[in-house]
Amino acid sequence: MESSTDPGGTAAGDLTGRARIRDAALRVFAERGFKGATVQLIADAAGVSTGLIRHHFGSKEGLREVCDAFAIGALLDQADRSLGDEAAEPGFMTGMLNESEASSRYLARALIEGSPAASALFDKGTRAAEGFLSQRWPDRFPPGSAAVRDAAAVMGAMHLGPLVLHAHLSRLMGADVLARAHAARTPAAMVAVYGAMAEFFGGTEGARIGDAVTRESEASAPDAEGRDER
Amino acid sequence: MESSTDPGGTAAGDLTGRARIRDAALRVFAERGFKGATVQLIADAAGVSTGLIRHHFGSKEGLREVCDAFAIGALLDQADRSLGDEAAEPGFMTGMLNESEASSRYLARALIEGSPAASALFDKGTRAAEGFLSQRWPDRFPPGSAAVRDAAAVMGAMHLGPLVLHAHLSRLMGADVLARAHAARTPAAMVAVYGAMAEFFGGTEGARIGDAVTRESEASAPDAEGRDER
DNA sequence: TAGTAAACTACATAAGCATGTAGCCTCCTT
DNA sequence: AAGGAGGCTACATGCTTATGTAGTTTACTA
Repeated sequence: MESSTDPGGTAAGDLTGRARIRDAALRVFAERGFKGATVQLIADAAGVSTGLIRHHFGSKEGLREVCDAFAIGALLDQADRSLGDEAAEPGFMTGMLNESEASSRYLARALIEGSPAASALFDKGTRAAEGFLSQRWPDRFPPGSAAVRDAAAVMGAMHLGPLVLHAHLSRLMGADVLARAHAARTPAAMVAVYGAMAEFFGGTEGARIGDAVTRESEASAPDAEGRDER
Repeated sequence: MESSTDPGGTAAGDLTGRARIRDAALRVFAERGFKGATVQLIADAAGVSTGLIRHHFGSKEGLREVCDAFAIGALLDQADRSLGDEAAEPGFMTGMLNESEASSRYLARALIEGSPAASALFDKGTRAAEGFLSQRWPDRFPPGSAAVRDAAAVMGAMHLGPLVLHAHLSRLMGADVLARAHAARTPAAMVAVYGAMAEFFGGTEGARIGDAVTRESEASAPDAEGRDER
């Protein structure tokens, strides 16, 4: 069993067979999804036989679980190493994924297909957002309220959007946005968007639209405030 | 060949076999992805035999193409009907999907797995955002510049994030956010998030972080301004 | 150096699945 | 009422794919 920090890096071909399979699986699962990835494809990518995959991981599902644990481990390692929970504040959930590129791509896919690690990632981001919001604006986002729960979850989704939609982003931006060399462009653009939207909702037109949307929501769920079902 | 407006609704069981298959496929593709959806599953959901699917659509791939065309058609119909391109302004790309729930769920999946319709949707949102940004702040987002291209694409991804991540959103918000009854909560939460982030980036702490992120991006790509490669 | 355990491969097996075929049923036309 | 076309089904076929088995190589240990 190897440490999730993986000293020695995940790049070269001088890895143990097990690790090479895991890295290949991360890539292939990310590119084609779990169903779309065949063990033959993964074996080829790793330069091994399909039998070896079974030998080390028991089954395709077993391999997926190891990938899951590895990806979330790599991510949390890095979250701790860089900035603690502070990191999750604005849009830097994306930046948080900066280092472990392979894990990021895998988690982008897992967030859609569903996995414990992906749910943990989303929950972590949302919890951080919840703290961020209700600490700074306790009046608008009272701790534990439905308002902060909704806002934090949506904020999490907005910040993970560029990750899960990286293919479209890359297509329109003309570069692989998850590649190390271009990883900074997305957070920068997010800040620009926030800056613009700040002014928009500060102006009369934006305020009008914002009020309309809020009112519509309250109309369709008049008892939403302070609700705590489940 | 039926009109994409589908008068008579898509709800009841009094539909033509072809339409029932299409609706079932929309659901099953959305839930399990293209690979995960078997034609048997779709046939069962539609209450027909697998042979009928082949009869009407030729192949699973053919069925997918019809679903694609139907979903994007339903969407564009509604976009026109409601507010023209104005709709894509803030986060209402999500609201835009309000009506055609089945198509929304399908497109959420298609945005990840890749399809012409999904790309068209993303492009449309991004184009609208580009107009929105460069019309209001021509200095900050000069038309055709790399800055506006990046910001618009990221804005599109942020606004589609809640759609593609609806499963996580629903899990944390305790309700199916794509269901008609709760469709208003997400846009309302987005407005709340924008309001909060507006103040954050207006304050000293937020400005500092925003500047740092922007500077980091410019450092790694000093010639990004005015570039127009494709 | 002999032995052995694990890493690893080639090939076999069987299940799942999309696609293909032959024909029945229903309704519409005349 | 005869006829035919298209909606529709049951069953067959063959490929893809995960899993299973038997055996070989590698490398460490005693």
